[in-house]
Amino acid sequence: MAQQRSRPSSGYWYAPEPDRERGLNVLNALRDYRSAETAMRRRTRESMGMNETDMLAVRFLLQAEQAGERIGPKDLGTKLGISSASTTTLIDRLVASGHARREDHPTDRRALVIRPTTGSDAEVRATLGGMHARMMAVAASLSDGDARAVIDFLTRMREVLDQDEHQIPPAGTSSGAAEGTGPSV
Amino acid sequence: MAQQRSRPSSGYWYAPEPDRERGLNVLNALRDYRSAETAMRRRTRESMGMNETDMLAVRFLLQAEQAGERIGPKDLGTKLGISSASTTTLIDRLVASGHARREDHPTDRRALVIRPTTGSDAEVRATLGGMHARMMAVAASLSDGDARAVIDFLTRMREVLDQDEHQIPPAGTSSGAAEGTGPSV
DNA sequence: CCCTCACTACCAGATGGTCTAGCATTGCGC
DNA sequence: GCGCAATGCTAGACCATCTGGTAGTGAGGG
Repeated sequence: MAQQRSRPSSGYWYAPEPDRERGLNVLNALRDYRSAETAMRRRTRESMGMNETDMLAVRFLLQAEQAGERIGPKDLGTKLGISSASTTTLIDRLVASGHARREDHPTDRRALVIRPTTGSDAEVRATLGGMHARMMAVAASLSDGDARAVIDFLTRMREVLDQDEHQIPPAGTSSGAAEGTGPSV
Repeated sequence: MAQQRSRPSSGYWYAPEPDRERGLNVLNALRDYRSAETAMRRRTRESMGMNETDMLAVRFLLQAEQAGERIGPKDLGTKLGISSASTTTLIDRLVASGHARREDHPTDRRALVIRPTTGSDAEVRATLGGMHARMMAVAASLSDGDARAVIDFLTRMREVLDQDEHQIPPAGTSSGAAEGTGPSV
């Protein structure tokens, strides 16, 4: 934390002007990044004609395939947090759209193995490979100190998000905190 | 990925190993933050018993209210990118759940004005106020230099996301790029 | 051996949020 | 005053999800 000077007794903090200004700028940048990433995901999803669940499923399948694992409908449904029934229809969609196929499990004749097609791999690589390379270039171009600052900041923000259990705020600070940079409800 | 050493003259990053390591750490931190934020949004949404669209609608209503603007179903639907029919049922839901009410437009008798209830304002404040204050504290605690580094990094990442129009990547970099830090498809 | 219980994937019916198409009311330019 | 645009709503359909139930298979105990 950094409320050095003047902490007027209130227990709650009032960031000094320069700090507050800086904080707003940082949070704005974070929010803008978040918006851009969300928009990118939507574009990608639409360009592949899929919904969010299908997208996550394909990604999971590709990751598992690359790691040499073989996963079935049950694993997929569990990972995505959907019911087994929804998993069945999800796989139907992926098979119909040519992004995956069903194979028999080698030993357990009850089970299946779901495998991504080479097409889906190429498709994802085509839509995201260049972008990821460019993100990597930006990240790698940071100086040691800047990289540490960024990582530390992101880590601390993540801790705030993880820790938060929806407590009641002081209230009465009505229009001071939530304007503009609000964490997008 | 990371076509390492032996890229002289290119003006692009020189000593790859440390840079690549740093880049991976940065992108991992970014991805972890993103995951935490997504999870937080899901928690908040579920604790309020709403879906994503309703959430965005309430946020938009509260922002507009605070800015002294009065918005109608048309504005809401446009902002959220849904049809006028969906907007009607959305407002029905918000009214039924007590988060908004319909008022007549003061001059245009065709139009309505949708206003958030004081209850929804308090609810959002209760679920997010404390968290936002803590995020602000973290952001304000950054040194001037660190804040600039963070903002610059986020801005450049956003530019990558915005600029990208899904080009075909070099391909053949097969299994290097998508591991671990992949931009979550 | 076979009986039972667990597991795996699937099917059937219901629900919720979205869509397109069309309609009633009102505003506004000519 | 008339015709066109705009606003919000209704009707009917679609799609992804859910719950509950079912057939086939695996594994272990009488």
